[in-house]
Amino acid sequence: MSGAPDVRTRIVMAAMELFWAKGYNSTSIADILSRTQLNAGSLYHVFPGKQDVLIAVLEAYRDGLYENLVDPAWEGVDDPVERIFALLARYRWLILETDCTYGCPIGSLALELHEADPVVRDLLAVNFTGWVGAIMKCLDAAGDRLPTGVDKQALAEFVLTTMEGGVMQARTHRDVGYFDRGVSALRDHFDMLLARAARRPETV
Amino acid sequence: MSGAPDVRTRIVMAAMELFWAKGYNSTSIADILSRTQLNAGSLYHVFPGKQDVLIAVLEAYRDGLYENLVDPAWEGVDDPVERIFALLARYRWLILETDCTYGCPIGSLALELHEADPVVRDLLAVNFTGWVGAIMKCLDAAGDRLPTGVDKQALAEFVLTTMEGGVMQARTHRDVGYFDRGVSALRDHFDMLLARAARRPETV
DNA sequence: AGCCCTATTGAATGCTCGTTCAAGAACCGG
DNA sequence: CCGGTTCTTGAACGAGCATTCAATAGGGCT
Repeated sequence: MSGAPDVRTRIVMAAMELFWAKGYNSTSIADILSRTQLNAGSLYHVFPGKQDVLIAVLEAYRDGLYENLVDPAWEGVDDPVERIFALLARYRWLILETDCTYGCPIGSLALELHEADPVVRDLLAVNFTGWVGAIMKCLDAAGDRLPTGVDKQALAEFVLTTMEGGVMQARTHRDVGYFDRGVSALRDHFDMLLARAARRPETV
Repeated sequence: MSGAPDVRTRIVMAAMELFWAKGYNSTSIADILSRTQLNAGSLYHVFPGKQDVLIAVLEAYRDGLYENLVDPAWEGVDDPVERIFALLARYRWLILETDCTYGCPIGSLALELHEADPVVRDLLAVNFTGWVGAIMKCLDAAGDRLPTGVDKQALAEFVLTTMEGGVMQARTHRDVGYFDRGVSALRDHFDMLLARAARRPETV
């Protein structure tokens, strides 16, 4: 179908991997050039500067959220609540695959870039919003299995919090257990909410 | 009582602020020197290199956990469960004080340092462990107000997860609301646990 | 005062970084 | 095959970085 990827795409793909593996500041333009087998001029012909590469990377994460992350995680899982934990299971797999060195690319960049350009910060926020939006779809689909008084937005953000906190601790301790216990606590939280809704279905 | 702080202490204090404000990689030795009004030789007389400054900073956080963070937060709060939320309230205050740019120094360093020296990683882990240990004291003091089957270690780590995730999202969106909703979800979690224990006090 | 050890000075070093740009190659419509 | 545009080359540049070190100052002891 499509031929060899163009220069821009090659740069973005290489930068995604490098920023994820080493962080933004610790990734040099030279790193990107050597991985893509390009010369400096080619990169600067496509991007005005390093920060624009970062922006393209964040846009790629935003645009590929479902294709690269959510849809594969949800494949074969129909129950909306289980979809939430299927997404978390995908992160567990990533942690194991990287010998507990995995870090969420967005979360790591969000904490690394202390004085980020507004454009960059907006893209970080948009990535979080997209992720939370995917969880929101599940919560909406769960309908009245959740108590009517529950703040679904807060709950969806809480799922992201659980993922980010679990990933952070698992990596720092080099032990998936920290991620697993976080997910388990979240599971208890959902179980209690679902039980409460089942107990008194019409109460606020 | 004590006179002017010695060179080592001045460096560590300046580095704590700078690493927190700009991150480790983005803080130069020159930054530390200009803030402390020292010369390069004085710093290298005390520390072999930049990483050793980081190690001293992490040791200072570890050793000052109660004095600088926990004890002030718990002052006037006796109920063990409320102490947990008093600690979180202190982070909320820090977020507001910094116009929603606050980042947990340990969490930020943990995500920034991708290929950290084992000594550094251990110190990051120890800082997390100390924080979780403070929460564990509360959970132990809560005694049978919590259901007997609850994994207290997991629950204490979950409190840290809530703090880190809330701080991360609040800073990215520049909005305390993200932190507040996370704490509120954790409050619901505790309320449900406490209610369950009160309902059937002797059940596992 | 003389001595020794510790502490400080600050210029110099070598390296890496992001970025530039003049020169040349490749491509394409006519 | 020409003329113009787009893309690529890779050396060069200046700034900033962590680190070094010979020279100098200070402080305590006899």
